[in-house]
Amino acid sequence: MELDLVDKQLVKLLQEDCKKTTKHYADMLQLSKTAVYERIRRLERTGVITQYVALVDKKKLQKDFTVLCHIRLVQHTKDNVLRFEREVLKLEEVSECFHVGGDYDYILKINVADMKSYREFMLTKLTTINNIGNTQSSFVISEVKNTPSVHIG
Amino acid sequence: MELDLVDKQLVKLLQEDCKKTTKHYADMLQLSKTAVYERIRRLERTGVITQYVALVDKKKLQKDFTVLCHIRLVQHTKDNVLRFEREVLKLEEVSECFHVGGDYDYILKINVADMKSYREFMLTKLTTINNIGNTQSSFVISEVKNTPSVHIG
DNA sequence: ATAAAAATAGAATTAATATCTAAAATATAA
DNA sequence: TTATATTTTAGATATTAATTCTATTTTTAT
Repeated sequence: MELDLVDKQLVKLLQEDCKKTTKHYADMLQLSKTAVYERIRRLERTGVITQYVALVDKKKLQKDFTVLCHIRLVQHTKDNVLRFEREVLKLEEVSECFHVGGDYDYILKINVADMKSYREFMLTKLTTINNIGNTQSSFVISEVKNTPSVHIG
Repeated sequence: MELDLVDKQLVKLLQEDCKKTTKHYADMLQLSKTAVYERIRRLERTGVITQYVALVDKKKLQKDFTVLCHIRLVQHTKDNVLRFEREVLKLEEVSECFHVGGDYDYILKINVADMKSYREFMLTKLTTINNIGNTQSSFVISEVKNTPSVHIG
C-alpha cells in the first residue's frame, strides 16, 4: 500500500493523539470528514495502524524505575532461544525485549517501582530463567522525550 | 491518587485498546457506562493516562530496521549533556533516548528502513552532534512482543 | 449510628461516527 | 486526446456512542 503525503500527515497526527474527532483531523488537513474517515479506515484495514492505546504515567503506576538489562545466554540453540523468549514475555516487568547481535544476546527494558523491586525482580524472576549467562544492568537516569511523542508500534 | 483494582483493570484494558466503547469496558468490568466514564475521566484528569495514541506497523512505514545505539560522551558537563539531548531529540530516527549509568552514557533506540539508511543516519546526522565519544550499535535481530501489548508511556 | 461525600445506575441530551448518494478528481484504455 | 472506469471527496442523513443530569446506593468519616 502506498501512502501519500496526506496519509503520512494523518498517521503522525494519530500517533500524537488518536482521540480527536474526525472533524478535527479534517480541519488540520483541509479535507472533509468523510475523506479523513475513509483514509483512517484504509490505514486500519491495510495494517498501517495496528492498535490504538492509552499511554500512562509510569510514576503514577509506580513503575518509574527503568533499567536496560543486557543478557548473554549460555547456549544459543533454537530451543534455548525460544524458551528464553517465552519465559521473558511472562514477566510483566519486561516492557520491551530485543534479540540483538553484538556483545550481548538480549536487551530488555524493565520497568519497576524502585531499586529494591529491581533486585527482587532479578533474584526471584529473571535469573530463575534457565540458560542465562551473565547480565549487565544499565540503570536509566532519565528518559529524554520529545513532546508530543510519536510512538512507534 | 489511589488506584483501586477496577482502575488498574480499566487502565490495562485501555493500554491494549483505547477505542472500544464505554459500554464495552463497562461490560468487561461489570459496571455501568457512567461508572466507567467517570473513572476514565478521573484517570485522565489526575494524569494517570497521559495520551491516547495510534501505533503503526514499522514495516509498513519502512522503519523496520531497529538499532540500540550505545553512546559515550567525551565531556559530561551539564551544558554538554543538555546540548546532546537537545540535538538528539531533533532526529526523527530516534524513537527512544535513555540517559544511563554504567558502561555508556546514552542508549538510543533508532528506527530506520535498512542498514544503508542506518549508515547514512550515523554519518550525516548522529555523529555530527558534538561531544560524542564512541558508539556501539546493537542491531536488533527480532523484537519479542506479547499480544496484545501493554505499552508503558 | 448518622451525616457527608463519593460512586453508581439509568434516562435524557448532545455530539460523534458511520452510511449513503452524488459530484469531482484521477487514472486507464481506446 | 477523448471517453470510460475507478477512486476520492463532499455534503446530507441515519445510527451509534459520548456526555450530562438526576436519583439512588455505597462508602467514608465522625
